[in-house]
Amino acid sequence: MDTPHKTQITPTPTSSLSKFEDSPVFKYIDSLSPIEQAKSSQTDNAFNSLAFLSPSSLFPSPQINCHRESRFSVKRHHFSADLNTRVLQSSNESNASQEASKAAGQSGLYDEHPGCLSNDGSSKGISSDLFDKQSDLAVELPGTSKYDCRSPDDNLEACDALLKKTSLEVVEQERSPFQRSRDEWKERQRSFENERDLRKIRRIKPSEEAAGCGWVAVVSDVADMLTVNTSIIHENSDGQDQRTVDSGTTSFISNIPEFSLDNANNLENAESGDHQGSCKQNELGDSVTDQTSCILSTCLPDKPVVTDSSLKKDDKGEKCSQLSRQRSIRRRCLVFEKSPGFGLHLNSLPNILKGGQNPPNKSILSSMKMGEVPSDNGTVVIESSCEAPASIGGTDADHNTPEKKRHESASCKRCNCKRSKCLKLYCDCFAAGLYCIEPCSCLDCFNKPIHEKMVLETRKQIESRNPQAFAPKVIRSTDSVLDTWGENNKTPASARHKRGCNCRKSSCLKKYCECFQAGVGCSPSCRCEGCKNSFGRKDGCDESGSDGEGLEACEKNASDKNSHDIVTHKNAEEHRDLPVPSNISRLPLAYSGKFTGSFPHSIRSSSQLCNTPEHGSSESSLCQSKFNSNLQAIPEDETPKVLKHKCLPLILKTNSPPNSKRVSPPHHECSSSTAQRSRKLILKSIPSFPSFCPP
DNA sequence: GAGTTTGAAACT
DNA sequence: CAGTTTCAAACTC
Repeated sequence: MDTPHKTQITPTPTSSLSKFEDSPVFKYIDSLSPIEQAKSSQTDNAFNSLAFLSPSSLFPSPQINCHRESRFSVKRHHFSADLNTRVLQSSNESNASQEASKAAGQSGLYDEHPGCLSNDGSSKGISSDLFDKQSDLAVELPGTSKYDCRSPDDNLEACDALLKKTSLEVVEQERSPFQRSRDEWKERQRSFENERDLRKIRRIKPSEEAAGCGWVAVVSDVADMLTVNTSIIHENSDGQDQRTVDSGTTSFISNIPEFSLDNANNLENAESGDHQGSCKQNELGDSVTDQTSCILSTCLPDKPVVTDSSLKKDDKGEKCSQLSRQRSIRRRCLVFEKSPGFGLHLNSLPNILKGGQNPPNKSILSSMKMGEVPSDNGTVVIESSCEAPASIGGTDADHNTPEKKRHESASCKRCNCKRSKCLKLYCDCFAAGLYCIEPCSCLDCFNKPIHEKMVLETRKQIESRNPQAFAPKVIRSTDSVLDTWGENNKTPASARHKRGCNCRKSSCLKKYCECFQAGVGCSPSCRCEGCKNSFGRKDGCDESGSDGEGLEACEKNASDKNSHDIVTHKNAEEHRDLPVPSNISRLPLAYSGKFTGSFPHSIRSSSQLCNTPEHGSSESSLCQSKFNSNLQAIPEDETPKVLKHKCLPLILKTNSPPNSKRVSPPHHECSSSTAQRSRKLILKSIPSFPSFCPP
């Protein structure tokens, strides 16, 4: 379906190329284009650049636009044309680009793909010639690059400001970094408008863009997705809601990695490595302002984080933070739908709290994961875990970075199994559904991807004995459900250990007690003796009652022994109302788990077993601190009502283990139909508990 | 870091 | 199901 615009612009017949080439404008444009292309193909920021590309100044005239019209347009739109413009002001580069374009023309590429390869050819030829030069330019113009990485909206907005408001201040502010003249800005404005027209056309006729433009394939593959997002951009541009626009754009960008990840684990590793690294740096930059998003991001599988970081790399403003939050939530939701969280039991959460002294880091994001795990009867359990990246087959790139290794060695501890071969529930890694990884100190470990079959069999066997064996140990329920455990059990997050503890000597005041370790109170399910669990006693004695020994003892113990213990305790109290996306239940407070470091590879078999641990390990400590700070920074009142009042009936079908630890099924019933609907939705999006065995 | 304690998991 | 053993983390020194 051709549009008038298309008719006007499209063409690029070979015969007419000579005319274009003769045109000074063409030469100028042509000299610009190659660099971008080459650079884009060369850098990791390709996708990121797509998102931030400022309006191109490459389209000064309809003819030029015409010439650019192609699949390339996608890339060109997004790759900082401004940067090119500025960068290529160098006469040397102009010459080089011209030569390249000539070479391309001589090579016959134009003949093969008149419509597309005019660009492609030039880009290729030039890219090869200018690679080095481009790199140099990139190095020489960091500031420029940074500037250009802003979203198109930013640029558009700037242009609007210039043209509409004619504010000298704005002009100076915008151009100062680039020493650009006002005329250039106006030209940009015009160019961008032309570009927008092209975008419209492009959306209308994607098929024309499908010409096989070799290296552009990557971009082309996402072109469709980009189109959607582009539309968002466009629409928003009209609507002047720059922020929204940018959000959409970034969301798209963020999603690209996920697609890749879903399709290829290898990419996952690569991304977690490269992108995360940059991500970390970025995160550090605005860690304070973006805590919420960080924590949320952290709680999810991660790829998104990668993108976020990338985005942040170029945009450190507040806007970025806000967008990041939005994106985090959005992506998180998507991720959950695709790959639900996998229970951490008590194991995973710990890391979050330990190492709280480390500065907030994005790695947290990476290492944390939050999900809802339905129990047998549909009870929704939220789990939060701090997991290492690497999934099966992954290279665990995160662990390879010096920084991460340093963190791991310093504060990360994994399993230390000596005799169980890490194939029993004794092994925290195995129990958490994760593969052991290098940092583990286990001996004769079979809990590795190479022994996947054995792992799966073992798991299956264990599950046959106790279907709940790999289920989350800590159940988070609503306040209403809490009553079933005892009104006095005002434990963090109103969570409870599913099976309860069996402590006899620790009085449930030490981490020997799984309830205490998880930061939850004991419940009637517990068979503990002399329970003094400060998070809530089995007998329902109010902590603040006559006998305050529990709490005191607990805190004393914590303060005397491990400062982080007390932190855990406090966090358990303070974090019970962590705001989360509406489709994500609140975190349980089971973060005083056993792991002190990031988690090992998740045992994610073809059965989709699990979570998608993806992140770097080293950050667990950072993760913890950030997690803590984030949680603490979030007032309880800010918890969305939908979460606070979400009614999640806790009906535990218990297949008691041999010891038959009691699990008291709460008799709570949801009186709210709304709540029930909510629950259904949640369950709908959450697969059954992960299993080593395919469904 | 070695040894002890503890309670969950596994076994009988 | 109860008792015992095994196990690894938590804890102590």
